[in-house]
Amino acid sequence: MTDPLALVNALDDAGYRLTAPRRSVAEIVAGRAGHFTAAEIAAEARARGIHVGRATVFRTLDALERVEAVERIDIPGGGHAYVACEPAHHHHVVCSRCGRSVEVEDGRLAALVRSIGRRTGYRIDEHRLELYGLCTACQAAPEGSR
Amino acid sequence: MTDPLALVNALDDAGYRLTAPRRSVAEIVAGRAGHFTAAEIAAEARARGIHVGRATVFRTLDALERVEAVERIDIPGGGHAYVACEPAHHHHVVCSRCGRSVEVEDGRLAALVRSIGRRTGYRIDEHRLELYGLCTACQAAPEGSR
DNA sequence: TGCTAGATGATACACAGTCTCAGGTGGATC
DNA sequence: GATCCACCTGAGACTGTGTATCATCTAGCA
Ligand SMILES: [Zn+2]
Ligand SMILES: [Zn+2]
Ligand SMILES: [Zn+2]
Ligand SMILES: [Zn+2]
Repeated sequence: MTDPLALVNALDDAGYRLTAPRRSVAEIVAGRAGHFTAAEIAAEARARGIHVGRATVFRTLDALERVEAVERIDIPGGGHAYVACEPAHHHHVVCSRCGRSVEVEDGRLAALVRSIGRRTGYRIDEHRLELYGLCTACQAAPEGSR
Repeated sequence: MTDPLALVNALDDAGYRLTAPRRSVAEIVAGRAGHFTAAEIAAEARARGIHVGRATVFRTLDALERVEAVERIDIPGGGHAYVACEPAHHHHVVCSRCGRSVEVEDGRLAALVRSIGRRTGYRIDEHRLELYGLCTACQAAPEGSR
């Protein structure tokens, strides 16, 4: 749950035009607690009776990512999802049942990455760490329930 | 560059049948230095005049992954690739120019992951760390060259 | 109130990956 | 070696994600 305005402003500040479709996508994105896929956003828009082209959803999520208001992560199994989140570099712990995600700071990982670079001789430009498991709520919930 | 026999044996040990298509895929996979995609394997088979259905390439890579002879990684930008590698849990440093990859041990990361689990309350079941950069050879090579 | 670069949606497209199903084959058994 | 069947295969259809194209529209500025 984020402030829709924060997303819209981020786009504005970066020089993107504030159009109706972008506002709609921003609002839907802001209303999401965990991660979400492009398809989910498109579906919710449709369900709410808002008409936004599929391509525009992708383009807007792209823009939001470039503005660092949203981050794209890889789902185990092969898909992709987005999470609304803070601009500083960090990583996510994603609940594999309900999708709720928490951000974790990079801190000690940065040091680890540097040391790997030193050891392997690679100049490491990019790294991605993603953690999957069960959030506290889902651990407490009975096995089969959804 | 791996021993094709190691891959074939891994399948055999796990109870998979040793068929001609599987041997072919194993051989092509074994001949690869860095990472590779399913499409690349299919293309190389075709180029060599070996007939292997596209579906079978996917199925065999799947089997090889299940047997832990190969690992599937996420490429920045959205695709997927595989790397032939050791069965123990570890991660990869992948050269974003030439694709050559090096394995790095999990070691200190495991501890970091545990501490993240403790801090967030999540029961972390799975984690993926992928590192991208330039290998020593590609750092040395002139800027635009391939 | 124009004007125009930038944005939109429809549609077509490219591509990865999965599924189905009729036919083929490894390898165990005799 | 011949038999047999569970497992495997290739062809091709299908699904889903993401991108490209292009005629049309519009935000934001003068
Ligand atoms: Zn984030
Ligand atoms: Zn959960
Ligand atoms: Zn590996
Ligand atoms: Zn390289």
